Amino acid sequence: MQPESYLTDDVINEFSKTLELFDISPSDSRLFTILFLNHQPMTLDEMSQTTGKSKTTVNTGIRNLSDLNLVKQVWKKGVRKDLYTTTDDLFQRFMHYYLDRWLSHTSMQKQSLSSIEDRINNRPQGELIEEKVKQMLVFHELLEKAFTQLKSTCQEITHTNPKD
Amino acid sequence: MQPESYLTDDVINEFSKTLELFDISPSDSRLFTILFLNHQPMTLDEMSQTTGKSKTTVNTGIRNLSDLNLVKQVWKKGVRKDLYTTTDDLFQRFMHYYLDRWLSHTSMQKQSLSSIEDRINNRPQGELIEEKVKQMLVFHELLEKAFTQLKSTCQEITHTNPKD
DNA sequence: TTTTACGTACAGTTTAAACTGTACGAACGT
DNA sequence: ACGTTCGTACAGTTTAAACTGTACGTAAAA
Repeated sequence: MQPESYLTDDVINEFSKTLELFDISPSDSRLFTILFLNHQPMTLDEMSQTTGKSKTTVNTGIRNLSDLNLVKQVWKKGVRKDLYTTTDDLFQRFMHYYLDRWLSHTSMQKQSLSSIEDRINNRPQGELIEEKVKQMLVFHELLEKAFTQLKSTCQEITHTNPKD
Repeated sequence: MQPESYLTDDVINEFSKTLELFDISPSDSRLFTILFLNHQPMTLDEMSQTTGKSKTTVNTGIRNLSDLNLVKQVWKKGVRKDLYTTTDDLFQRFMHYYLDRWLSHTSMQKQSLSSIEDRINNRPQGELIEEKVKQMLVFHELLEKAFTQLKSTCQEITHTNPKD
């Protein structure tokens, strides 16, 4: 459990807060940041030591982050342990993960709500709820529009800033 | 604990999922949706009954939602109990709450990181961490750019769709 | 003024999430 | 081949969040 310098610890705390906005757990955010700040890929044992968490916890954390394509495994010959490092194109990766969630969700919701709308229409008596469902549909259409626009904004941005 | 119809229950479940993307707790999302679907303002007791949660729970839930300006209290003469209803302009409200969080956060983070950068520069020996902090700053600048753009997109959208 | 009904503070309970330690199979080193 | 070291599955524990019931202050009703 080697103590980080105060300064490094501040950096970790600050950046983790941002990652939490992407709906990444505080614990996973911290792990990611530590990995990102490290100049070489890290082993599970190293991360366990640095985070002060058990190896099992770190292991599942790494799996979470890998699932989001935010962390990748690397090989280095002569090293037996698994080595992990953060993927590059931070901004692109995070936004991609993020926008994907929003867009796939809104798309699914639009479908669900339409099918509910159909069920309402098939009822003998139209329900008061119908108007509300319509509003929900509009809501999701607006969301979709907004985030689609954001997506293309991000593509423009990363085009001008290819390295982050 | 009057049972909702299956159909209404589906609507509640679906829409709640969307609200959770705005980082609203499942429980609060459900409460909001129920309130939104209701055709009249509701009392704490009614919401308690409909949600199946205790009055205390509903009370704190309503407070949370009020803090986010998603729910408002209304008066109706002759009715002694507090009445609550959802605010209109759903899309605008949610996006506002949401974008505010992102933008105020990124702005604060940029400040924090700059001040950390200064602390690094004042050190006798420049640290390896400096480069990483620079990357983080760029990251936040991109975030700010993206969400600022999204904000103006939303303003355009709500301008063409003033009623949602 | 007394009584009743409402909202909410608070302490305690339940439930879910995060985390740990042991144990075991697979891959490497000898 | 055997012994070691690694990653991870799993059961149990700790910790934090959600939730409940009682109790009390306040304001309306009688």
